Amino acid sequence: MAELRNPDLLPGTLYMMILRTLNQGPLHGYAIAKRIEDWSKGDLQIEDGSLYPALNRMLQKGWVNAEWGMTENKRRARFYRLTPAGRKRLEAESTAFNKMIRAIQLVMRTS
Amino acid sequence: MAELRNPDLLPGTLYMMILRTLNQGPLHGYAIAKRIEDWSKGDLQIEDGSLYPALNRMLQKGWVNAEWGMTENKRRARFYRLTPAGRKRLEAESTAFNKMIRAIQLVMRTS
DNA sequence: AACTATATATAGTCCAGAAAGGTATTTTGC
DNA sequence: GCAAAATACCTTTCTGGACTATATATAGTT
Repeated sequence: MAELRNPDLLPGTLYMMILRTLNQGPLHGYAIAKRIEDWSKGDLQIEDGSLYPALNRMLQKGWVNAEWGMTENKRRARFYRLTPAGRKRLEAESTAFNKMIRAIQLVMRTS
Repeated sequence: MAELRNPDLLPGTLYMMILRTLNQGPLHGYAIAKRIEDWSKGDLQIEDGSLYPALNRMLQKGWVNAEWGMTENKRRARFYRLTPAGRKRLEAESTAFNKMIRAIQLVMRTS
């Protein structure tokens, strides 16, 4: 029997969820991951080997910007903030996602 | 402004949808694609450069088997049929998918 | 002193999906 | 009769995203 790939995430949804968490206000990377895990009641695990590269790509795309600061616990951390382009992108991605899900559910439910 | 990637599919859902269409009975590749496009009211487009490689991977994984035959239109075509393993896989994938979607929606909807 | 949690980063790997090219036959339109 | 569209398949190549593994560092706890 072939091995089951077991992705933690549905590929293509990480940007959207990161953008979503940042829509509340700036966060550092670790907190983004925690928040997604938290909000999903632990069902979604964000590997840091997925998170940080994604954040860097998002910086390059101009969806977020970043500055170093301190957490409540007095640790240095990099805080990411949505740009206007990022906010637009969040809109676009969630609209597209919802449409996609509805289409998939049509396929899966059609008898 | 960075280019928008515009995927036809949500990555990771193609196997599941193919398996779903075959759950009704054997189909050839072209018909699988047509059926998915049809059921999704045209929202999902299956590129044949995605479809045929996917079908071959599914053959290797033992989820489907295939034999050559004739369509209603008297064209030669390769008909794919779900194996028991494929049926199990369909179950597993759709359960996991539904769970994943619920988790993502929690993240996207949480205020 | 050791361990856990917090915090970031990168190098390397793997795989699915898309793009782009090709073959061949049947039906439809002019 | 001929061109075009639709039907049907296949393969090679590219790319990007997610995962693994590894590394660094500090704060707080035991």
